[in-house]
Amino acid sequence: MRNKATLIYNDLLQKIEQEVYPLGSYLPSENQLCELYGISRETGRKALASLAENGYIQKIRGKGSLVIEHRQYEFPVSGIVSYQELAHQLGIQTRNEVVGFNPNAQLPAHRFTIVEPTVTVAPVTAIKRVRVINGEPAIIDKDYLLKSVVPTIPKTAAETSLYAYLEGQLGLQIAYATKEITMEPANEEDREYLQLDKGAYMAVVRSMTSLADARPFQYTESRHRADKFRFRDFARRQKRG
Amino acid sequence: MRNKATLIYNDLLQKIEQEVYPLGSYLPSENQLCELYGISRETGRKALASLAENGYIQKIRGKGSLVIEHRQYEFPVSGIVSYQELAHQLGIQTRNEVVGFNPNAQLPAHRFTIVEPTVTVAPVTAIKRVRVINGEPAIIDKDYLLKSVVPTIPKTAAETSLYAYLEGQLGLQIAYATKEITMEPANEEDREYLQLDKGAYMAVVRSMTSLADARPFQYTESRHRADKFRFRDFARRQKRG
DNA sequence: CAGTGGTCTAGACCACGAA
DNA sequence: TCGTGGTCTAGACCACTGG
Repeated sequence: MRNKATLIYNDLLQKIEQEVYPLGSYLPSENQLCELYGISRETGRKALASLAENGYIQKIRGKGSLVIEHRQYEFPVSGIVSYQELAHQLGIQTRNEVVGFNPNAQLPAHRFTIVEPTVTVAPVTAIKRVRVINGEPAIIDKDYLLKSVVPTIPKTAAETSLYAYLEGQLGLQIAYATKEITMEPANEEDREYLQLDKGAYMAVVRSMTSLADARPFQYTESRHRADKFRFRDFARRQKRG
Repeated sequence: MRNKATLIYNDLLQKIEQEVYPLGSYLPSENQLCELYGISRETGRKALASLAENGYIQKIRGKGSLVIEHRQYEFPVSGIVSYQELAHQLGIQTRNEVVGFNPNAQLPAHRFTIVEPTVTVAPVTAIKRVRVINGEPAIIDKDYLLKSVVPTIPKTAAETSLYAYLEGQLGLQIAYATKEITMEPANEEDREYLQLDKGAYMAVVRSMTSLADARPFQYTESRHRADKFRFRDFARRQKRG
């Protein structure tokens, strides 16, 4: 952990989860946090702002920082948190079958450019995985990773955790992702891998992930059995202009 | 607009959308923002932090604030932005049919309590609306609003914009919402109002909305035709502990 | 009235990128 | 080396809540 605000964020979060600060109670006031942690007020406020942003507290003027019901991750959530991290957090029985691995695939380049594409196709590593939850195949993940960013990927990384390899081994800084959720009829591949009937529906999550230097490097299509899909979100209302 | 950071946020956002700062370009540096707007650096940083949080820019150390592809809202998005606000932003032909209005309904109280419920049911106003997009009925919205917070709702408010009434007329401060997206088979009501075949699927968004003082006051079930549903999101990766 | 959070400032030191 | 963003500080003034 790099900075004081993050340290305090993590400490407060842990204490919320351990119910040192239970639901409906107030965190120590900002001035108290200054003394408790030996920090300035603005630093403490950054930690509180993150907790509020993520739905753990609601700050109420004149009163304090109230602990509110935070969304617990429910499986499967798709996005910027790696599958293995989620499974570990939730203590879920999960298995990971690599059913396709092509280190020399191509993808239309426009997906990976933030302005105008200069070439038409981009070399990628293509990985296809089936996620088995509690013995039942529930998700097909198709990942395409730019070879210009990640030249080689060992198959073992695909079998364990791709993000652990990218961040831990290669030191890449994964920063943000855009994702889109739609509902689509199951295709033949879906029905085969997930053992579904004709007429079944899928929740499809398509996402593009970028590094800290804003280079998009990973395109993912994640296809979920409709009856196993649940997505939870927390949102704050923008201040009106 | 209350504070300088929000003013600057809005100004920069407008200039991004008008391509004064186009995709792939850099915003003025933090020191330049200080001079441009006559503010301190931390104030400008708060504006930039909001832009980054919402996916408009990526801050790169040693370089600057890069304008990146931001998710444009695509219809229908459900959550903390009102339907009418979205429709207006997108310039979409939309109509709103109130097909149910019960000012004396009841809902299990546990939905509205953040700790232990003390009573079993809560008086609510129940509103059922069908959203017609480009002449086609696409969404059924069922809203339940706590009467202890909003005692009376004129039917005209349901016909135009509920949020305009709550915020503009009553001065309520809507602060945050949790939502959950699932996929479910269409029920009889869905098929009737949206003219669907048997076997059709729905995207169902259930959300609980709360005020600035953390009182939950509105429960909504929003049922979307599967083929019209699209949800877009932007997420940043948490700094690892 | 005292305590809470909300905003803003001016300045300091650091880490990173480009030339 | 210089300009960029990243972090942190100490202090100020304001607005709201509650006794």
